Amino acid sequence: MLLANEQPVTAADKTFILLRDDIVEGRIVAGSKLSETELSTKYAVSRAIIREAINRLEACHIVERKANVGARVVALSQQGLIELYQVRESLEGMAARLAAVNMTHEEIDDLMGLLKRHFDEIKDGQSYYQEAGDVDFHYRIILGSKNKHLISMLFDGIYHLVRMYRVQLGMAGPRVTTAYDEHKHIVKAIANRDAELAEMLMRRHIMYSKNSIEAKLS
Amino acid sequence: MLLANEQPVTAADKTFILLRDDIVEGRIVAGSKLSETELSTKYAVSRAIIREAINRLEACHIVERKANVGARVVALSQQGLIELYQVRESLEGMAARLAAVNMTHEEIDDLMGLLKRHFDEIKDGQSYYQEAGDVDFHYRIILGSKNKHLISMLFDGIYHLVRMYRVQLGMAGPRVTTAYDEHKHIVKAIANRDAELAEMLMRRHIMYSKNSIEAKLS
DNA sequence: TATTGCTATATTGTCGACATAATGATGCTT
DNA sequence: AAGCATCATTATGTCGACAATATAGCAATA
Repeated sequence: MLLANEQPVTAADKTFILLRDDIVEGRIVAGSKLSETELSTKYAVSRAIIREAINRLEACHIVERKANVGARVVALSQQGLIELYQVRESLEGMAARLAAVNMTHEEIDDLMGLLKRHFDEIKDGQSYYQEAGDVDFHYRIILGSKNKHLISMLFDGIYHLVRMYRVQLGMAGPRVTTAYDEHKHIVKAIANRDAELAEMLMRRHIMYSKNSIEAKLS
Repeated sequence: MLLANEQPVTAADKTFILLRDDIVEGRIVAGSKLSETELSTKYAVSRAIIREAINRLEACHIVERKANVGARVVALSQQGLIELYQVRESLEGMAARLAAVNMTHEEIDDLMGLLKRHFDEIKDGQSYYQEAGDVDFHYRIILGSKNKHLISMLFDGIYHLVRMYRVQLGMAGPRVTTAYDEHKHIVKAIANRDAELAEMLMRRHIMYSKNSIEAKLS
């Protein structure tokens, strides 16, 4: 699935996305230094383009930069993952709360349809659910919040980092069936326009997910 | 009071801060277009510097940019304010929750001292409390969360926007004494290490603040 | 008169070169 | 031999110029 509706138009846009994906997918290792000149030859653009891309990556917290020294890809740590999920719990909880108020009936119906497709896939034993389906589910609810800041923070910022942890610490894996039930209850709360419950269930859902990942790391 | 410990070293840093403050304080009007050449003469730097500053402002959601067209200062709207406070409620609620767990005893003592000074100032009828004191109070709790993402999102992003709304829609004003009581209870919850209550109280506190501002706008 | 296509202009996007600060090596001093 | 100062090198920061794109104005046509 394609992230947000970001259609790169300028060279800086394209380079930003290329570089970001190379980092998130681990082709550029976490913690490594980003040399502007090196990258400019690698991606065949001028240093100015690379600088703009790096600046944007810094805003996403994917790289850290020190003045007159350079930029490094962030290092992954258990502490970092925990902090990330704390923010996710907070923001996505609020997203679910707002979605319960702001989603249209059609959007809710679509969400239910998505859930049903997931159910069928699970029955058939397909378990690529986690990566694509789970993300898709969360996306719709976040969009359903209709809150620009929330949407941007999660899509442009948090989610790429989450993905980076997922890919590089290698966590496809289970929690599929239980996650499905949690999703179902969240949708039900949203359909009932129960904002309070929707937020609570979403927060629990993300907490469980965090705990599951943490368990694997230990 | 000075925002975070940002000490600009490069020219782009300085220009970024200058430009940001000019926008936040309303010296550059909301919704207006930002011409790169114009700004580069105004701030006496090259266009590259201005471009970098604008890029950073875009990351803060203070300006919006369209490719090959240019950047505009965001427009202020009641809807925008509401969305901003929804995010604030979410993030600062989580910050209070984490602060209840992660703040040291010394930090909590300091926070109590700050609260006491505020109390004395209120008694003396000084009411610059709102601007400086309130911000300071919230800052300490956010820092107390010890969560890098949370801190960065609020300090580098949300707070400048909140300030922009405060300044430009002209809301110094009351809610001082009631806010003081709310602050007191939040600190008490943190001191008792009651994370759940701290979060709830902080969320209510921000909701009340939002309601108060909304009432003024109508 | 409204609309469409072209052109001129102004603004943004991109580039290569120069300025400046950090880093590591080299040699000197104690 | 260890530590410090100096210098060369390398990378980042900054700049002005050129290229590409959007916008406004004008003219021509239906």
